[in-house]
Amino acid sequence: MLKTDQPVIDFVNEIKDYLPGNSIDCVVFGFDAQQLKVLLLEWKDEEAWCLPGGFIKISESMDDAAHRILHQRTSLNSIFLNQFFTFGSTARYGPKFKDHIKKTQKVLQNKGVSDKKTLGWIASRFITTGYFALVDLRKTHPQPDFFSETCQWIAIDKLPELIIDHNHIVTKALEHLRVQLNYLPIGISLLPSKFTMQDLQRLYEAILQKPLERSNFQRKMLKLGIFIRLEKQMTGAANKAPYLYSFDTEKYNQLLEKGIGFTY
Amino acid sequence: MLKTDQPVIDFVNEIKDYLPGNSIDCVVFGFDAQQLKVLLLEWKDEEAWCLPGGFIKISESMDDAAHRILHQRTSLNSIFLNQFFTFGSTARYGPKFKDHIKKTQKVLQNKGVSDKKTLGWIASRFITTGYFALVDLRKTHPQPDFFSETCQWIAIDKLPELIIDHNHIVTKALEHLRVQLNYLPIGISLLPSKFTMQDLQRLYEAILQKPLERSNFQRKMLKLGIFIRLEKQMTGAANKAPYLYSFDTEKYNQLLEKGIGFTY
DNA sequence: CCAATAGTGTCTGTGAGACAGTATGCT
DNA sequence: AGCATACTGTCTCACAGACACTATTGG
Repeated sequence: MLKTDQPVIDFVNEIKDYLPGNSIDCVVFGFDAQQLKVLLLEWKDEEAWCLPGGFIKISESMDDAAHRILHQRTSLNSIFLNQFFTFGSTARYGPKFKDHIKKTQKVLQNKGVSDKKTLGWIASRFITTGYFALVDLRKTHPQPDFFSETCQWIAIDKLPELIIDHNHIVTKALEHLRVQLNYLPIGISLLPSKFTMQDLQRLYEAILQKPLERSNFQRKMLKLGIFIRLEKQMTGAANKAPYLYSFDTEKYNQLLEKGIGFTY
Repeated sequence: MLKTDQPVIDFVNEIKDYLPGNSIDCVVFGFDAQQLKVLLLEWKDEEAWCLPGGFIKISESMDDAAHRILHQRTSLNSIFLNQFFTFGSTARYGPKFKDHIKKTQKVLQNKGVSDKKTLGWIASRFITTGYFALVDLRKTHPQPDFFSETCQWIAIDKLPELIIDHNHIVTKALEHLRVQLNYLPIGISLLPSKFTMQDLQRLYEAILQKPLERSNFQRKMLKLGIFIRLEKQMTGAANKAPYLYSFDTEKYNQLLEKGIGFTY
């Protein structure tokens, strides 16, 4: 076993500290000027993509576990993170799951893990709870785990095929994001501190998957009274320069408590 | 062990067939003319109330488990039943939990169960997933399980103290019911097949916990076009008799797909 | 007749959506 | 000037909320 495999050694040693049969998968949303993106891990050697996830320590709450897991992948500490659904169907354990288990065991064995207990633990039935997070992707430093080669942001409309039911988990998270739109701090969480109304509109359009009318969007948003107008953003283009805005955090939070409550 | 304790024998024998550490608790809502009610179990001998719940078989999905558990308590087969949240905090395992475990073990021991494995299984950390159901309580036949004396409908504003975090689970379910009000078949599920507009209004008022304006409520509801007006209901009182209505199921379902989408 | 509740009509304010008109930055 | 984009104003329609008015039932 190589020195670089210390994380694997830790994982094997720690298995006894985790709840069996329960896992957490995180759908981390970010927004990059035009597109809604999700944080994914790409496996080493094997062709496989998955959501960042992990297990729950016996001494730890599920929420704490989710924060810990996400901190490991993004190095962010104060993350907007909410549970949205628990996936407990038996359909999770079809051929795709068996395939995934083989890959997992192969990776572990390549790293020198031959412990039957560990390999069996991994292969048992898991119920996984989905968490979704909203982050400013400019502030993240994606870190792969020891199963994966890379950890990267992938546009929501160009997702590869993911392991087991992870595509389904992303779909569910996105539905949740849409339904809860009026109660979530999407703007503050997903945008940089200064942004234009066009940026904000593109964010909403990316989430809702439909075009919005520019002038009405601007009027309705500004009417909420949660923005601070800053200097103009000179782009060098031959047109009027848009204003930059930032959020008035206090008013934003006040508003979120009762729900923004308007249509788009 | 008495013959009447067969369910206990089954339970002990079946423990190996259940997923360890995971349970399901159901918040079953019913509406009885004036009040929103929840189905609760009252324990034998011990002073304790709890939600109907159970465990997940290894070969069974969580949704199937929830339906099975609820069928056992209500004898209803086609139930509107949705998962709403998974409770995985460590705060669940405070003094109240320890107290509950003692009571559970006492009941089991009184029934002749001395098997250490069973008693330990019960006492381990559980993550529980909450399901909520909407039923017409006139059609149910509440059945206590072998821990409980009675299974009965309790008004939502007169809940007793429940075991562990079950009060919290009810609160969360109620929040969920309110938020999702426009997307749920509350009327069809909770009311008898024939009802007056006043019945429907009282149901909404019970859920939203606020009075609604009579004439506007009626106008908005009828405008949805999902009701069939039937004969008048002669009450014998000295006032105009209200019409009875039933739901036009097809139109109701069409409408629910896009959400009712109005304010109350 | 009256009392009580059911059902309908009307008015006002708000806001969404459509779109016209004005302002600005650069070539 | 001309073009492109940003911002503002105006119009219409729909609907929520308040409340007045009519209808019905039985004392």
